[in-house]
Amino acid sequence: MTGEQTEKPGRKPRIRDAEATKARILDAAKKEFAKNGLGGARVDDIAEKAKANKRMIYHYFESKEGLFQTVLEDAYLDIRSAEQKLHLEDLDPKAALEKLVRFTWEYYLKNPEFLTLVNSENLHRAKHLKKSEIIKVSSRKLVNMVASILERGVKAGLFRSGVDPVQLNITIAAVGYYYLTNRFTGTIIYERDLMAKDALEQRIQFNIETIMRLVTV
Amino acid sequence: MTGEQTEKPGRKPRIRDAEATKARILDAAKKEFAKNGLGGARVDDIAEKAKANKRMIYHYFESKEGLFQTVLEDAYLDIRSAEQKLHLEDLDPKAALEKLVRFTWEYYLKNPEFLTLVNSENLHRAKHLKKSEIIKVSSRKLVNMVASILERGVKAGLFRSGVDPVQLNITIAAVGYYYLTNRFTGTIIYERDLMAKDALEQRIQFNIETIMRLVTV
DNA sequence: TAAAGAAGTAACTAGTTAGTGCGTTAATTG
DNA sequence: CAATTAACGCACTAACTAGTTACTTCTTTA
Repeated sequence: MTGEQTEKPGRKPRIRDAEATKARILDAAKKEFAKNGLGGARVDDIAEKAKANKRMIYHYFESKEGLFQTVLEDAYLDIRSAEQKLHLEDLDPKAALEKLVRFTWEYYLKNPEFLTLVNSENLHRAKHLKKSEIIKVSSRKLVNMVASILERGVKAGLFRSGVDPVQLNITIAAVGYYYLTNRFTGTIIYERDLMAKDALEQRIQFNIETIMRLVTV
Repeated sequence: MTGEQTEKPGRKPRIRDAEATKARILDAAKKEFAKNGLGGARVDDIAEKAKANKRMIYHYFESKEGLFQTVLEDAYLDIRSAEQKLHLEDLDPKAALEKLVRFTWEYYLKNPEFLTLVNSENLHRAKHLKKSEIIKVSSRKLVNMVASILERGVKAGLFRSGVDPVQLNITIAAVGYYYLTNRFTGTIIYERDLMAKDALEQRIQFNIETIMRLVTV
């Protein structure tokens, strides 16, 4: 009676979809790596959360580190792509710079996993990111965009000259990143709820002020 | 000749020394936790590096997390203590602020373990630091010091009023911390050796400029 | 439609890891 | 000097963990 094809009432039909499974694994992995770091993440937990078999992880990503690398690369590509969609070149220099500062802040706020992934990667001395050429290319675009905003600002007599676009880029990231990645220790050290709605509002205003004063003549 | 016991010439110094063993464990643990994070650190490796038996770690610190907590607390106490030794109250507002920016940068540069420990603690939502009252007290002193510098600067007509000392404190830390903790990914993203001597020199100048422009009238 | 191949699974392995039980040895004290 | 206390070490374990083997089930296509 083994050849019986009639489906049992409680049995779900097994749907096969490689892309969907891959995506579920990547999504679960992103959360797990962000929550526990590369070392603390558990492959079994990722498989369970993704509703996939652990074997599939090794089938699609070769190893735990291979999975981490893909997660990290995707995360960088996502923020770089979102930055390009801002079309800062269509705005006047001041508005463009403010929009970038605001965007960076809001992206970190809405995607806290990005911060933890980057921290984790730095703990491992960027060994995974080193292998990625596409990340370099897409980052170059961002630096060029900031350089262009600065140039236009100088020409318009709004910004002082001599500001290094790389340093500016780093600083725009820094004032948001540090506040948010260290929000837990920060809340204790400064005895203030750094994640309260008005605290966040105050911080983004402070960051805009910081960057604007930095470039203004 | 006061403390001189009846020590025989050829005799080795004390083989048993609880304080020395504790100190060796803490030192080894700091390095191991900084290098691999709390999750990635190995208790066996710490014991080996400390030239102590693993049993001693559990004897003195109860658990891996107990050891981490002590390491973290010591790290915070060290930077807070160093900050107090700057005697910023003896300097004029501008010099005091610049000295603090420079000190913060140099402390991070010389003590990169501090950055990784703080990152690790934030990955764990500050569960260890939460338990420490002494950290809050010593941090309060720093915030008060910055508040006092700001006040003196405003009175002297050098600084604008309305700058939140907590936000300023956070920003002073941010511009150094982000650059250094993300030096590995940063070197790839910005295609520039961020740790080259002239790059470091350029960054500290940029940071001073950023903070000074932020508070100046 | 049959065969190939891709998607998916359960159970396993070999190595690792935090934490301990219990005995030994050095220093202190009555 | 004996008794006590504290420092120290060996060897173990129970649980965990990345990665694999060997298999079944579904989908595509010649």
